[in-house]
Amino acid sequence: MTKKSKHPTLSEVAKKAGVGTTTVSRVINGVERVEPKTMARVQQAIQALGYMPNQAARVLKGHRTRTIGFVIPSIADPFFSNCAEVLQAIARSNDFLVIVLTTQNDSATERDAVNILTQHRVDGFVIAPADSESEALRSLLLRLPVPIVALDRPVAGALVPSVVANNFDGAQHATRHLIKHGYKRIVCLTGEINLYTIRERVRGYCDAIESAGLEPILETSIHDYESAEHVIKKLLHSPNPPDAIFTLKNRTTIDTFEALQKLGISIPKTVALVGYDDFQLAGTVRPAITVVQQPIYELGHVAAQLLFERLLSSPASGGSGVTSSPQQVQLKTRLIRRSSCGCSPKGA
Amino acid sequence: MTKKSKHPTLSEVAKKAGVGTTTVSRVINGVERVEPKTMARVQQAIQALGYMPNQAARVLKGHRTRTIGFVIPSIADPFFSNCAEVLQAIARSNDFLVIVLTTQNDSATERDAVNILTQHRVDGFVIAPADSESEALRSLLLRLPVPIVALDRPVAGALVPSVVANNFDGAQHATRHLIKHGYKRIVCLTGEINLYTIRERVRGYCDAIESAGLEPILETSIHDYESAEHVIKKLLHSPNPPDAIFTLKNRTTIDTFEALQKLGISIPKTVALVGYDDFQLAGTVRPAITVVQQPIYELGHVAAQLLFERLLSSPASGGSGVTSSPQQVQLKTRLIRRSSCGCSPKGA
DNA sequence: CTGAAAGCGCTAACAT
DNA sequence: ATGTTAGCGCTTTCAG
Repeated sequence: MTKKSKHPTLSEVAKKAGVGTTTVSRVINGVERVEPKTMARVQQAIQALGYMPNQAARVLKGHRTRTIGFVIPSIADPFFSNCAEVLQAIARSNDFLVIVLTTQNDSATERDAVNILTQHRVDGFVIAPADSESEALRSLLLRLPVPIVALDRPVAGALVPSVVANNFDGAQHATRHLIKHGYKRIVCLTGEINLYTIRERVRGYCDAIESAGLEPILETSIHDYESAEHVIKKLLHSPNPPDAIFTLKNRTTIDTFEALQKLGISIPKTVALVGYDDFQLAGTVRPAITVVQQPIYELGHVAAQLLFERLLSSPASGGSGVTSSPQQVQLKTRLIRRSSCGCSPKGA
Repeated sequence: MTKKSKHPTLSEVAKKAGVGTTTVSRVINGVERVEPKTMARVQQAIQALGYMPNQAARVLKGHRTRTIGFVIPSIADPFFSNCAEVLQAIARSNDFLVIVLTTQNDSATERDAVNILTQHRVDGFVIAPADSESEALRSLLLRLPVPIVALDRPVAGALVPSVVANNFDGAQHATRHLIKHGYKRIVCLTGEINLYTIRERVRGYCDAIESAGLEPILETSIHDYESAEHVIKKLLHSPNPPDAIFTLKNRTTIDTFEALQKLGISIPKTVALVGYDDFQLAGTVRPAITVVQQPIYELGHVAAQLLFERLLSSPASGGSGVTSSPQQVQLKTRLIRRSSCGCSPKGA
């Protein structure tokens, strides 16, 4: 059995088939004409030896690696794993591979990831920057000789094309919806305030609140269920308790809902709840939770498209991370009205 | 600005530093002694040029690629994305990269994936086989000259080490629990019956049912919410309706729960419900859903360990997919008793 | 301590 | 139509 055997090489195939290496190369790449007879002999040799071309050698000859790097905070996060799914599918349909590296939103880890991928000579990057404002990241990316697309969060300076959702709008819209329902004390539970997306959402919230002449109430200390429960308790027992809660990310929404339920607090009667990010069962729990839904699939899709446009247009391996007019795509979000905001289950 | 510039090479660094290529190679790999002065000059040149070693060239010299392939049905599936997260973390801590390829449980796609990864000369594989019984897959894997670990589903013949959960036990245990509650007509909603995991679970269910002298009722036609609702309706309106439902996978459990809720059927009064696979909010919806919980994190972790044991023990690049005693690790599941089975929310 | 030179497996001129 | 040959960027004897 051919277990421990190393990989056979092209010249071994050539020898076995009694032809030159060029000929073998030709039948593999199917480019130029080869006599049917010779071809058959070569293919037989390939079969017999179980030959598989060594990509490394091709790459060394100046060809691209046909791999792209995907640099994200976490692959366990449904948002990013869904993006990964579509990116992978599109990459594959173009005969490219995806290498995923996670950063936990840590800038140093992120820099390392980019460098590692560069050493592997990936042909392009899709990256969700840990820190959109980072000067270090920007200059690192700008000197890469391959196309890059920022996903979910832009890179400062707008020189890198990016595909992000309109976080400001999403949050503003949700907050206005709460205001229209008549809530006056709407507290915003933020999560990691250092992230671009969260900051944008906070801006949207504050804008809506202030335009309505209300007072913004920001609470940034929630990071898990325990802290959620603690904060909710504190808030609701305060002399001037909130009548609505707006949570800025998936996990926080769920923690908050669970805390509210455990504490026996009625939604939306005692406090209304609107969350950012849709999630499984959001429409099934009671009350069903009103959320801002992000176009996750589309984000991944557009990012992949943008990348491959560049990848496929630069024939050799050139292509630059910078284009004359890097596109900044901003996708719309959608407010899914369910019951937790005070809307009636069926109807307006 | 160094935008479009190609990558500088080692010999360019050498020239700039006024030394030989060997010396540069040495300071990069930090293996042999180099005069501090020379070293400084070289490192300066490296900095100045922004040099990054070309992995392809290293690989060609006979070194490993330090990449592993991860072949799974889908990366959007929380089960696999969580596995990917831990695999990636462990790989990275060993200075390895992970390339993810998805198969949608299609054997042809899977075969292609393995071949693509082989051409890229990955140093190892973690794979969740689309078809555990496939002779083709088995022989394909057995002739690979690199270590392989099967995840979640074994490869027929037990020659490939595998890390799977004890699906039989999990399902048997859950079914017995339902039987203990006194249910007599327990229907099993299966999902993709061609998968190893599902078949094992069906076996466990049938074993428990038959041991109790009951009649197994299998329903294999559910694949989305629509079909779930349809089947539930049909079942509950039949002359001899079930008094309990056992769903064999995550998505099916959720679809079933939603259908039951929409149809206004009381759980567990009218029908009890137990699901395979825990999920977000399973403990929060009303009633909270009793489930068989899989050790997802541990599965990924053990698989990664097994792979790296082999990877790290075969110094050069050898290592075989086959060992004298390929380990077949089977991990325990846990029945999480909540309310949907008839257990009282708090207490036994 | 350092350099020259031989390849790793493949492709692409250039011959034939 | 097919073979010969020169590298791609790097590591690694083998000398100096």
